[in-house]
Amino acid sequence: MPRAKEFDEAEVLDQALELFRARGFKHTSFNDLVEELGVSRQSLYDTYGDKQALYHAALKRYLTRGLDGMRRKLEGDQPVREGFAELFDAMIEGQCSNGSSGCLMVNSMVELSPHDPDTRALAQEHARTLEGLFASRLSAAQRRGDLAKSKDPVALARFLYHTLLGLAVASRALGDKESLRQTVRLALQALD
Amino acid sequence: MPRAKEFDEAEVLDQALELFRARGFKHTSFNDLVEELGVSRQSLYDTYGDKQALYHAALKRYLTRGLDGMRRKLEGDQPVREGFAELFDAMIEGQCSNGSSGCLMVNSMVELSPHDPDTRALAQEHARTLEGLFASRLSAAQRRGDLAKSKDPVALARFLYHTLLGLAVASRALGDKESLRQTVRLALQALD
DNA sequence: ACGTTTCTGGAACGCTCGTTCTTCTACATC
DNA sequence: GATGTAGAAGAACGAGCGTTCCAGAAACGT
Repeated sequence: MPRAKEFDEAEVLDQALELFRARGFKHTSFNDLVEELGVSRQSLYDTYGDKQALYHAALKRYLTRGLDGMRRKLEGDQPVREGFAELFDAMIEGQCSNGSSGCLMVNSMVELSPHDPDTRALAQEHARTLEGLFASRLSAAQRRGDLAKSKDPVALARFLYHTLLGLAVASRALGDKESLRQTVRLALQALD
Repeated sequence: MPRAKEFDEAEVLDQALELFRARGFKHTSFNDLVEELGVSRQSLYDTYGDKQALYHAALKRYLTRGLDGMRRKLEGDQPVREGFAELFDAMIEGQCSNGSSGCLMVNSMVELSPHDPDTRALAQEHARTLEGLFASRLSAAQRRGDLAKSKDPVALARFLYHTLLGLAVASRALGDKESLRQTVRLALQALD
């Protein structure tokens, strides 16, 4: 039987994720990964495949974790407005605090989407999923009288999703939390 | 006296700009530039300096040109809402049509801002300038009764700027013009 | 026509990249 | 304890990077 791994596969993946998130794909060399993860080159290749596979594994992990978090914020029977407020706040907190790394999906959309079909497909699927999630919660709110019937849930969902993208960029490059919170407040007025 | 340049300095800069915009800084090699601009390596170095200097020159050119365009859209005495609608429409058109390259400033914010102080400074200055421009037009609109006095022009300006960032990302990675236009419509309701 | 200057094309440099190979060590099972 | 698997450390590889150097051609002012 094989010798046991001396590192936690998921934990190291998370560390790689943070590196990629902070520096991007191209700006993170394999040497960086080896040095900062404390795992040997060979082990990284054996465990995750090449650099691109490692990146995509990290991205997928990031997406499912983020999606779970968002679902949780929206699932209670609180007013939709509060749910989205919490969601946006958590997102601002998570993206500004970590050394202003922004959102790995948004970073990937900008850096890789145009010339990496896999990333592009992942981005489009994620967009659809997120817009779908938002729209379904908005529709539910409409049914229970928490949102005016005159609103278009799909359009609103898209709008909120696009706002999310903008905040991710601003948090990475400008990093002024207070401005972002102000924008969230204004964006959520679209629900009133 | 020296031999005259055989290429138009500004025109080649524009071509470089488009390459950088489509592929990003790291993903555009100097060989790419030499081959696709049709200018010899040496001439590029002599004229613009190294790769980074060329990138920054292109970015600055892009920024001033974009800023001029925006000022023009907002300067008439039409209702602010229409001014911003035109501005956003032009932006969607310009960023989706060009092979979905997005906005060079936004791309730079994501790819370079975190580890290039010059780009970061440029991004922050650009954000301030744009927010300032938006806010001043909104204030003017308030004075002539075109915008409710209850609105906060600065907060609104930030909101619109953040929306712009989001649209740039979406146009680069998703590229569905109709969704973007829908979002613009919703965002502009913040002025009502 | 000359000489100077810049152009062009391509070879060359040193470096870093992602990836593979090699050698050796550590452990769990038989 | 022998065996087999997978671990770690690092040398090695070819390719590509940004950049510089060089030789020859081309255009201008004198």
